[in-house]
Amino acid sequence: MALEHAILVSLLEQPGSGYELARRFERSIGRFWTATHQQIYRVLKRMESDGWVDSQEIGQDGRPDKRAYSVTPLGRETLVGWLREPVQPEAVRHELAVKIRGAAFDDEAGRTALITEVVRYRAEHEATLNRYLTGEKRDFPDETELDTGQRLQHVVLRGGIAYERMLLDWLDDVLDTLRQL
Amino acid sequence: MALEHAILVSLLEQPGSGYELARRFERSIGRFWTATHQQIYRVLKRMESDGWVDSQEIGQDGRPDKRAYSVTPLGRETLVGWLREPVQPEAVRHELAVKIRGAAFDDEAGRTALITEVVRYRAEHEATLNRYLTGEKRDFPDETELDTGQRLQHVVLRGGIAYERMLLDWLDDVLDTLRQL
DNA sequence: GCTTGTTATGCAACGAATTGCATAGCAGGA
DNA sequence: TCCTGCTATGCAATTCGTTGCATAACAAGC
Repeated sequence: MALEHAILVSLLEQPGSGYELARRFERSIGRFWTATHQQIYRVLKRMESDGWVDSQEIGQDGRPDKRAYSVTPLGRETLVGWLREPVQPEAVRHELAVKIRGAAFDDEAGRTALITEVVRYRAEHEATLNRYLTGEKRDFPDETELDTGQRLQHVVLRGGIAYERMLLDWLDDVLDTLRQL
Repeated sequence: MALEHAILVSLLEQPGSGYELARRFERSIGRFWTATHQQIYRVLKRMESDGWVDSQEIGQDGRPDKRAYSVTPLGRETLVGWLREPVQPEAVRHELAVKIRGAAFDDEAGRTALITEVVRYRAEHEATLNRYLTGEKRDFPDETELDTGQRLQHVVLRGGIAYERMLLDWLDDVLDTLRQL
């Protein structure tokens, strides 16, 4: 898997500039694929030279021109080809889990500090969950009126919601465990 | 966060060679931090030159010598320092979510292929959950008799179990959604 | 009038990760 | 006997990701 495919999906949902894509990666798409604006600009150029996207310069008065990208038929074929490949196993990187196991080699004070940090981390994810729930109400109020794309976006969002809920429950378990040591 | 810290935790739990670490990353530690043998060898060398670990050559007849690493006091201090830093936000990379949203731009045949792939993916994660549950019974049969390190390992494993259960439920939701399109 | 923030793009440098390949001996099965 | 697979380590090349910085114009608040 590469960033290219996430960009193709995002541009098919809605064409836009590199900057707009970077915003979307911070919000929606970034829930399951993160990227900085540097990566996005670099990859967009390569994709254009490969003929997966094309662009047109849009002059704007008062601010720099922007370059609006949209997916070419070749880009769409490339995406469809990738969609039909098997899903690769994920590369998991869960820093908090490493720290929890590491806490066995720290002292009382270190474990107290970890509890404080877990509480902070939990509050962050509670806020994330609330953002998801607000977005769900706003964007998907009535399931029967959604088109295919929206139904698929909704089921992915439900995955994010389920993940955050699971995480909050687990963090409560972690806090209980740390406090009982 | 860097690979270094995961290696320090693993070597503190049990000293070993680069190869053994690579095995562990495939099994236990790899549940929340993946690494290949190449990364591990490279990082171990840097860690040794920084004085975080030391090693001794162990001659073995019939097969290549192995180099057994263990954590130095400096390495342990380094780990403790890192443990007390705030947890960084995770870089999420969830390929399947991208493919599901991408399915809006594929045809009937593509969505059928995706259903097949999700079923395969689900079976993989069901197997993972069963491995975790078997390991839990084997390694943590009686919570009251566990030491601090084991309790912490157990709560991390419970996180893995909760994640896999959440994922299976969500994949059922995904399958329902795809089949109703 | 000054600072901060937002839109919009990009270069350069560095460090990390991945992929392919190589060595080397032994064990076990077809 | 040959092939595959496992233990055990490592080089080299390439690609990917991150960080710092730079430009440029405007809007809003102090």
